[in-house]
This record gives sequence, C-alpha cells and structure tokens, in this order.
Amino acid sequence: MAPRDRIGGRVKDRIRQHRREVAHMDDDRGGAAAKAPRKLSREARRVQLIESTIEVMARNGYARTTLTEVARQAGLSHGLVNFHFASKEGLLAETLAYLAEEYRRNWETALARAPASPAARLDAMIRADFEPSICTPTRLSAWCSFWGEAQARPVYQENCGANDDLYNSTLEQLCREITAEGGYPVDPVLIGRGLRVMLEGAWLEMMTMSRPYEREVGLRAIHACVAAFFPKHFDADGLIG
Amino acid sequence: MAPRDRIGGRVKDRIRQHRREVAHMDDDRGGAAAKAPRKLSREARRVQLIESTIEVMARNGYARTTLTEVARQAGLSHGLVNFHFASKEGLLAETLAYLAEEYRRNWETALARAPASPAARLDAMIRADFEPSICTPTRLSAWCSFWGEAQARPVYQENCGANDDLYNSTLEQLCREITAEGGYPVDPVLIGRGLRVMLEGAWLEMMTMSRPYEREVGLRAIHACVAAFFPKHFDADGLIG
Amino acid sequence: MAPRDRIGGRVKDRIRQHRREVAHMDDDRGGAAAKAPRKLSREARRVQLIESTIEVMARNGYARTTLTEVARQAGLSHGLVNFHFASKEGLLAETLAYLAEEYRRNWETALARAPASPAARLDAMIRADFEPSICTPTRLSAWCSFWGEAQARPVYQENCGANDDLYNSTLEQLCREITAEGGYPVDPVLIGRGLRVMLEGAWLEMMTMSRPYEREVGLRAIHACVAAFFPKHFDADGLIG
Amino acid sequence: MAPRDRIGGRVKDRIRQHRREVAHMDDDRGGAAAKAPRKLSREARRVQLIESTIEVMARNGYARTTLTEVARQAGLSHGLVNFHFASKEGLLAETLAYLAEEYRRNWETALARAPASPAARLDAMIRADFEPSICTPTRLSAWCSFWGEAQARPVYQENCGANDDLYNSTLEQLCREITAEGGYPVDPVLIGRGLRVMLEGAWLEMMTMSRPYEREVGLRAIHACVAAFFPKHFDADGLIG
DNA sequence: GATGAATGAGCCTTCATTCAT
DNA sequence: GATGAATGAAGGCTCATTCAT
Repeated sequence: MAPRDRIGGRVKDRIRQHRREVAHMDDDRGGAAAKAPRKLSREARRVQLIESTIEVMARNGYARTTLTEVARQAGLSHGLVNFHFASKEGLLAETLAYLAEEYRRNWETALARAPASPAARLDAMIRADFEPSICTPTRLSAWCSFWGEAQARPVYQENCGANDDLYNSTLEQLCREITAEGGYPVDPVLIGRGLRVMLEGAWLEMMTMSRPYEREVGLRAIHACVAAFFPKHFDADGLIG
Repeated sequence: MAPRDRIGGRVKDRIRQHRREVAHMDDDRGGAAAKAPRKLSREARRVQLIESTIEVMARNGYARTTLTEVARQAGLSHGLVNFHFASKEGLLAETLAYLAEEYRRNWETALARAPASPAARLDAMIRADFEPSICTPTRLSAWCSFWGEAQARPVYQENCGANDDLYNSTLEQLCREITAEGGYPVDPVLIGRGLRVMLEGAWLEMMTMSRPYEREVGLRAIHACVAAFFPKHFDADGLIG
Repeated sequence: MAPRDRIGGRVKDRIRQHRREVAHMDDDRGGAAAKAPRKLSREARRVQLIESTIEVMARNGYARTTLTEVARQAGLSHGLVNFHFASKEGLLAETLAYLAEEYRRNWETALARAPASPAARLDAMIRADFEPSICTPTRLSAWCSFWGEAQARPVYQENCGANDDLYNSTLEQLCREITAEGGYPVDPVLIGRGLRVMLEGAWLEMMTMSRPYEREVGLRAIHACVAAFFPKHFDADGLIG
Repeated sequence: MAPRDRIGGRVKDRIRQHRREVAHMDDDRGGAAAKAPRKLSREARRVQLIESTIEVMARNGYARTTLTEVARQAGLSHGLVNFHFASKEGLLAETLAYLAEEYRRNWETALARAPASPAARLDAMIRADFEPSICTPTRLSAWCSFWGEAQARPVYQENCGANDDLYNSTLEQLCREITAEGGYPVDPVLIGRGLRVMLEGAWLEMMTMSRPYEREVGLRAIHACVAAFFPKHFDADGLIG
C-alpha cells in the first residue's frame, strides 16, 4: 500500500522530460525514427521508449507488444530496449507507472486549479477524466490492455493501487461535502462509488465501441447522472452557475 | 509452408495404454480432468473445451491462454483443440460467441419473466447483470480479457455487436417508457447510455479490485443511480412496490 | 518470401477446410466420394485408395500427401486408410508398385502387339511411353514426385529397379538388332541409353513446363532423334513403311 | 494466431557460455559447423545457410528438409534461419534462385569462352551441363527435389522460367545456325528441343540410378545424338577438329 | 468392416534475451 | 552508448497412428 515514491518520483521527471523533449511532433509512426537524435540523455531515451510502448500496446494489444515493435516505433535498435529496461517486464511495469503518474497529476492539477466549492471541485475531477491530453484513443487503449490482462493485475495493484485509493477517497469526500451542503437524502459513499464506476465504464465504452466514442457524449452522460444526484448543484450541462 | 512428411514411429505401443491408466490424478487443478470420459459427443467436447478456455483466460489472461494450457485444464491433449476448432483463433471466437449467447439469453429470460411494467422490466435487466450464473469472477475476468485485448476487438464486434445493439435499444426503450410514465424532465437516451456505462463499469470494477467486489455492492450503486433518475419508480433498494 | 500476418487470411481458409471436413458431403472434387458404395471388395478398396493417392500426390506433391486428403479424395473415412495399408509408408510403397506394374504392362502389351521387325518393336516401345492411359498429367506428376523425393529412392529401387533393368535391356537389344540390320556405324548401347534418357527427359519436361506439354510434340522430338540414328528405318514421323 | 507473451527466464546464465566453449566438435557432418565464426556478415551467412539447405535437401529430400536440420548442417541455431530468410518458404525460394543463378552463369561463361563457330558454341553449352562444379550428386539431387515437388512448381517458374527460356532460345538459335551451315535436312527447333530434353533426362538419370551415373557416360550419349544430327560437325567424341 | 474422436511427436514461427563488435 | 547477429524456449499447427464404438 506504500505509494512507492521512488518509482513515482522517477516517473514524474520522465513526464516533464517528455514534454520538454517533444520537439519531434505528430506523425503516427515513423517520423520519430527519422528525427531521433543520435544521443539522448538516459532519461529522454527511457521516455521515448515508454511512449512507443504505449503506442504499440494500443495498436497491437498486450499480447503482441514485442520489444522489436517498440524499438521500431521509437526508431531505435532492437537491443537498446533491454539496455535501458533490463527486461520486458521492467518496460511494461514502468510504462504502467508512467501512465498512472500522468493520470494522477492530471486530476490533482485540475483540483488545484478549481474553485474552492465542493461541487466545483467534483466537476473539475469529472472533467479531468475527459481532458484531451489524457483521454486519447491511444491512452485509453493502453489502459484497457493493462486492465484486461490478468497477468498485469499484480503490477497494476503495485503501481496504481495507492493512486486509486487516493482518487476514490477524494471523490467520496467531495460527495460527502456536497451531500451535506445540499441536504440530499442519499448515501454519499454509494454515490461516490457510482460515479467512479461510471467514469471507468465510460473509458471502457470509448474503447470498445466500433466508432470512437465522443468525449463530449461520455461527459454528458456523467453530468446527467450527477445532476440527478445533486440537482441543486448540477444540471445536464454540468456545474450550475 | 509445411513440407512435413512423417512416416511415423510404431514403437511404444503398450506403454501408452499403461500410462493413461496410471496417470489419472496428475492434474492439480480441475476436477474436469478426472471426469472426462474417453470419448464424448462432438458438442459436449466443444463445450468442455470452451469452458476450459474461459477458465484459463480468467486465470492467465489473454496473452497466456495457450492451447496446451486449455487442453491441460480440460484433461485432454492439445491436438484435440485443433481437431474441434480448427485453430486457436476459432476456439477464441467460439468462446466469445458462447459467452455472448449466454449473456443474451440471461437478460432475455429475465425480461420474459418480469412483470409487464417498464420499471419492473428495467429492474429485471439490471438485476440480470448481477445474477450469480453470469456474474462469476471467472466469467468477468474472461470478458475483460476480450475487452482489453486490441487484437480481439474485431472478433468482439463480429460476435457481440448485434447483441449489444439489441441490449442497448431495449434498455433505451424502457427508459423512454418510464420517462414518459413518470413525466421526468430528462433525456431517456442519455439515461440509457448512463446506465449501460455504469453496468459495464461495475463489471470492470469487480475485476480490477484487489478484493473481489461484492455483487450486492455493485447492484446497490446502480440502484442508487436509477433511483435518482426515476424517483417515483425506484428507491435505493430497487423497484418500489 | 511472405512476411506473413499471422492473424490474417489463411485462418479463414483453415476454418473452411475444417467445416468441409465436418460437413461431409459438399465435396467439390470427386464424384468418387458420392458414388463410393458402402462395401467393396478388399482389392477394389485398395485400388480406390491408391488411385486417390496418385491424384493427391500429383496435386499436392509428395510432402503434402496426407492420409486425410487421400481419404477425402476417395470419399472414405480417415481411419480406413490405415486399416487397408497399415501405414502411410505402406500406402506409398504400394502406390509406386502399382504405377510400376501399370507401366510395365503397358509397354509389354505394346511389344506383344507389335509386328516382329525390330524397328516396329522399337517404335511400339517408344509410342507406349506416350499412350494416353499412361501419359496423363496426373500420372506424370506422381512419377516425378517419386523421382524427386530422396527418401523415396530406396523404395523406388525396390519396386522399379527390376522393371527398369528389363526395360533397358529390351531397348538395348532392339537397338542392337536394328543396328546390325541397317549396318549403322554406331554403338547400339550408347543409342539405347540415349533413347531412354530422352524418354525420361520428355516425361520430366511435360511436367515442368508451365503449359502442359503436348504428347505429340514430345513424341516428334524422339522420332527425330531415332530417325537420325536409324535413317533407313525411321523418319521424322516414325517408322518408315 | 499467437498471443504469446514470454517474460523470459533469466536463469542459466553462465552455463551457456561454458557449453558453447566446450561443445565444439559434436557435429559429425559438416566442416562448416566447426569453422563457423561467431558472427558473420549478412551475405556470408545467407550463402552458408543456402549451401546447407542444398546439402540437406539432397540428402533428405524436399519433404524432410526441416529448418532444424538445415541449421544443424550449418552448425547454427534454427532461429537464425528465420532471422535471415523470414520463413522457410523464403529460404527455399532463395535456394532455388541461387541454384538457378549458378547454373545460368555456368553456361553463359562457357559460351563466352567458346570459339565463335556455332558448333563449338553448342558443344560448349552441352559440356557446361556436365561440368564438375555444377554436376555434383548434391546439386543434381537438389534440382530433382525442386522438379519433383508439386508445391515447388510455382516457385520454380518464378525463379527459373526466364532463365530456361533464355537457355532454350540460345540452344535453338545455335541449332538453326549449324543446320544452315551444314545444309542438314532437319527441323532445328525439333532438334533443339530434343537436345534439351536429353540433357534434362541425363541429369535425372544421374540421380535415379542406384550407382552414381558417370558424368562421362552421360556426355557420350548426348554426343552420340548430336553426331547423328550433325555428322559434319560432331562425332561420337564431340566436336570435330 | 467402417467411423471419427483422441493422442502426441515434430514442424515452423515468434520473440525475449544475450553478446560481440 | 548503440547495433544487430545469434540463441533457444515456447507456442500454434499438422498429421500419422491408435482405438472405442
């Protein structure tokens, strides 16, 4: 249950590094290959490989995420992956940690920027889940791969368990505050759980659908639900006021 | 390409018979192995192998669902799998079709048995998702494996797309009727979507959690949501009346 | 040469193949399948299976001549092949023996029917090789399979060595008689060998060519050669007179 | 379908190094095995593997030419074959192309070195077929394997069709020139075909015979035939003059 | 006699990992 | 640091053979 600060810290650095180093842009596959500089800092290479892993995992699924493919996606040589991550298991674990950290920072940042009122904060958390930087088809697909793969579950617990607990208790606390504020005759724990389940389901749904699920549509469904729970604070378009 | 040509050994003749007679209980997992008779009807074997596949997929994940493991789970030889399903892909496709059919029959039966009122019918559909025969850890895990694995997605669409459409439109129609009946000022389509998303999320949550999620808890969260949507028809314990 | 997408194509074919195996009666190839009577004499069944083997070997090659395919070609069940031939090796050996016997009888019959003169008898032997009953694409292809497959060579020697020796010495003897008769200043042994080589080469050529080699064309080339050897007895159209 | 996911063993680390150091001479067949350096250039390895393939195919036949056996012959691991040729089919195709190229270069070189007269050039082409570098038992057997195996036929056409056409038209043209020169009353096309068929038959015969056919004997038979066709240019020993 | 389910050895292929350069 | 050749374990598939019915 320990939050694993050592790994977490490293990952945090990596994400920053990535943002900085992302001078090479768009293009779905091979542009990275052409532009990748000969020598990059250790950390930058690791981030590059992790991002490639996410890409490959989204495209091919967990089972067919091979080191060769990851290396090709990054425009690097085959052997380099093991050089940086020691093993495939290590690469996958760090990829998951990277995603988890990214996710946590996203909603924490959203919370930090939100107004002080509980309803506004809850709205911020909900909207955070649909933010374009997090809620891309690639990211969603990679997440689903980790969820679906039974053998990834222990790794998931290790990397995401603490984050999830924090997320859940934050969500629950907000529901409690709103319930108290509005005098709603409902169980805030149950509502918190319901919201969380709905958010997860929306992510899953966005993946499973044959046509890519629109983020807006998912968000509207959630808002409709929150509005039913907390009619004084929310309506179908989200936070009132 | 397979220019094989085996003009095979005729040795070790009686050894085998003996071995088979002796090696009965070497399987540490399934009772299935011990019970399997020498020969079975085509259909019985197929079902047996499909159930073994579900079991293995739940335990090992999609990526490590190997024919050898499936065969071992069933207490049969791996060659038999290809004999009955032509290929691994065939086995997985039929497994998914089997699960999809089972799921569809479950909620259709529930609907058929429910009272005529829209609210009662909706309640029946919701409860169907949590029925013990469907909602076992093994089943849930297998479903998640199919959802999560990118390469399974086309197969999923082929086998479950129509079923899902039917399910969704049924759910939506019930929401429409209830909304009309109760004069609720909400968009029934949005509510239908929200319910579906929530049900899926609950299934996913039951899998992802470290401790097995209680079916009752999941059901209560859904009911809380429906009660918020349709307060004249539902309360936190489900259908009123 | 074919990098191969493993999930792609192919599997579908396999499944179809499988279905066909299952569904029994949609055989597109052999009327044989449909017409096969339930019970046949031992010998008739054996011939039926041998003919099917020739057919399959011509179509698929030695390496892909499987018992399953042979049985399907014959419209019989899989297990029956082993019942009649004990092993695949036995089936192949008997098939070769069958072909060898057929070949020998063909030229012996031709010889028996030919006029007494050596030149007429040689012509009969040559023409025998191109007789429609022997010189079919299927037959030729099966022969080539046996020639080409190194592992079949001992079996070939066993079944065909004596026949070949008889054939060669007969051919040689005729060449000797014609040479003497015509007073040709050539080595009859060399000519006999040359003729035999040419006949074999013609058979091979008829197989290898992309377009099926016309029997007539092959025969004309041989006749041109014999005419060069024995100008008093043969011309480009064969035997003079 | 291959949803493999190996997150591989890290055990037995130093054992291997030792083994490799010790197990040098366990191969009883090829000198190749002992000489093979750890790493070789791409092209050198490819040629080594192709030569091994020819060896194995000659010894075992097409049907029993397995990657494992080819690798063993080369003293390498079987995985390397797919690394260099992508698939078994690729290996076989490149082997055939290699043989075809070797053959073509052999007769083209012989032609280039021959005197300018058509008869001398024809003689050069004929003798080229019996040159020791080309006409070895191993080479012959490998060629026969490709000829005999029905499934190799499309590959053969692709790799050898153009070469064969060139060879045939060259042979034909020479026959035409010699015929004109000598005023022979024969059809040169027919004679060209006859020669080609005879050359092929000789190669086949050298394989099929129980005792290895002497190259000289084959050549003499061909020469006897050419002498009969073109008595002013050839006698039983070949080119006159 | 005949059928077809069942077995298992052997094959091709993939891919994580190692290591010489 | 970086590359890519090389290894070998593991997986899917084929098919000769066996055998209960």
